[in-house]
Amino acid sequence: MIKTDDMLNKLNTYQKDAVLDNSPALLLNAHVGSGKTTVLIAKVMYLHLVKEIDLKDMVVLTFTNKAAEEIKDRIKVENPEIKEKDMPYFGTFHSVAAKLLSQSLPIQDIGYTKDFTIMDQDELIELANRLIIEHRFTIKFKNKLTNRIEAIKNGNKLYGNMKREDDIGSLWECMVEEKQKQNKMDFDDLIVHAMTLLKTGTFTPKWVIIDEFQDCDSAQLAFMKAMCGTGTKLFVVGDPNQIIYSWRGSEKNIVKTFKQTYDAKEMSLPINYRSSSTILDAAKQFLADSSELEGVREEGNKIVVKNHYNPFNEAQYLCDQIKKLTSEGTVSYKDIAIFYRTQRQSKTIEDALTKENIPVEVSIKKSLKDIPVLRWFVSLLKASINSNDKNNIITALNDKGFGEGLSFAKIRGLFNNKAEDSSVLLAKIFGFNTWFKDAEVGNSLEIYDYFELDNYLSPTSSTYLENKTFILDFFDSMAHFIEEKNLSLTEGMRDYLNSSALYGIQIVKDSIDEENDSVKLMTLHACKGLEFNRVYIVGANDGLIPLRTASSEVQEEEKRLFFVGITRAKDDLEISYYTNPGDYRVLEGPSNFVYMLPSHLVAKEENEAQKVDLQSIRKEILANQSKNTQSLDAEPIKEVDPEEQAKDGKRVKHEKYGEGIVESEDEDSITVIFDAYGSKTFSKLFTSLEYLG
DNA sequence: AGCATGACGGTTTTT
DNA sequence: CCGTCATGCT
Repeated sequence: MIKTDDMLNKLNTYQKDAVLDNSPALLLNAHVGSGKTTVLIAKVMYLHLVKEIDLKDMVVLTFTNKAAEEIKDRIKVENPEIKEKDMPYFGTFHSVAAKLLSQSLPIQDIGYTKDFTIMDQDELIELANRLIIEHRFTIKFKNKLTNRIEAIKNGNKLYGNMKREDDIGSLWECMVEEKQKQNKMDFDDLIVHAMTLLKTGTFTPKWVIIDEFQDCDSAQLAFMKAMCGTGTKLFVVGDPNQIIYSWRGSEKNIVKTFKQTYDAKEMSLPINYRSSSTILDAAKQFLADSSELEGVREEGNKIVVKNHYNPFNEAQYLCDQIKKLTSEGTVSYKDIAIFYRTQRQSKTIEDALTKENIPVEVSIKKSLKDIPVLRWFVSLLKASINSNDKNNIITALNDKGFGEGLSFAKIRGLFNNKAEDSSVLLAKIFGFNTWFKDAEVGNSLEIYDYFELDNYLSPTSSTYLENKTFILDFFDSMAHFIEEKNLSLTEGMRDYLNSSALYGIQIVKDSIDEENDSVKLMTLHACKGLEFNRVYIVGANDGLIPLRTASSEVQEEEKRLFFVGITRAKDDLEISYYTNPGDYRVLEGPSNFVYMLPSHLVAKEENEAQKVDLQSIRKEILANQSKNTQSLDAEPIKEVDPEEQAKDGKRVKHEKYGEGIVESEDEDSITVIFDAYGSKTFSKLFTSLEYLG
């Protein structure tokens, strides 16, 4: 018990109260940086050690594999006697649903067998396209098929400006039927089917614990409800201020619904240990209700707000800044993170940092379809272990780059057993299970030989070695997986193929390693859950932060997204915007969000060198070198009519631009025509103008 | 068939 | 703001 006491003593009173609480349903509002994961783990350990609840009677649900792994790893560190197999129901919603379906639920009742396989988004679309051809369905907006299938799941047959229905309804019916026939489930099916079967009450854990509860959708809530028996207790943790995925379908009023349905007790973790009070106070401006959030840290440095001419200039500035900071020895690369709103903004920054030899990691999601050979090979394996999987059989045979590259007509002939059509590869697919059982395969490399893969990877092609390496790495990764889970090769391979749909194949490195000493680049969405000493948020222009969106509800979400970004910073935060974004969707100058930062927390740094567009100068020099063309004229100085000067505006003086008159002025900005320079617009927040009598 | 018009999505991403 | 698509008119 000493261990538990030690653990509890490290907690503050709010955290301890949440751990010790024994209500049937508890909703914990875990504010940003308040030690949410620590409390969740302490709760599990407390229930396990003090309340003597078996870990197998706990279901711990997360949204991402990363979060699930972190929880399990930290529990294993807390108590090294606990092994992976002791926590069978700790995982993502989807992986726990999949496990229940394949192990404990009466899956035959819904026309599946327990060795079903999981299909990812790409496979689902592939199936749809195939059925459209086969049944000659008419589908409008076919280039937006993914969106349309997403819509039909919610019963929406119309899309865009359609007035009349097409065959999308029949297509969907066909797909549902086909999925069952092929013994395959998509990600949504896992939750829905598990929920349906859980209602029979075959599985009722003592505790259900949910992380990031604010991101739950109604299907996930129903899944949770379905596994609740009479004695089941609920502990859900979330932060309503960090709802940034509602566009993905998370239920808006999920917290309210939960409170009402279960008459839940509500508690809070209000204390933020992460950020300086300056950063936290600034972040609070973006919350609808910040009354509970409390900081404990010192004031710290002011937030720097800077302007740059365009993204290219900004990238150069970031390079200089990072080099300066790291050369002093007090800051290392891994302390620094750069956040942006859209993926397409990453390229400019990544290129600039790479050119200056600054180590950098960019968080970009890669999937199987980025590596054609694996896409083909996984189809081949899936078809081989599940001979009902007609779809993957077709994919494996039809692929243009690998395999036999058969036409649809020929494949149709094969299925109809036409004598003149034959395929060695199809024979291998159908023969796989028998061979696999009889051959007592000890090494996954034997699979390579069985398929005589060398024949299908075109050994003469320039990418042959690369492709072969991908497949060998795949086998390596699979062998590692099977060994870790202590499974037989037959069982292990099916599990691996299913989990690769769930986890993304391990050898496709899709996440960044926080421990590596490199500067981290990511979107504001991807930064959730992380923290850095020094954070740069770039592109705080209207059209990016916030993104230009119609409804005010979405605007609120943009604020929360900015809040999430700001609160990642522990000590230093710098926010920048472009004066010449060079993108029609992005307005010049700081966005509203920049004006929302209280001026006493901000150190404005107006960058005067911003008049120079580095990128065009560089282009110009290059052009001159090669073609010796004439350089562009400088921007012409706007002439000022002396008549107007007398009538209009006040006369002002700027420390750099000299004297001029105010041309126009609104809430946010002021435009001055300077005698020597011409017209220039300033943001009021950052400009000091001296008014002359 | 061919053209004009109007409407809408775009962006974020996990399993 | 611009490209794409459905739709309706000639």
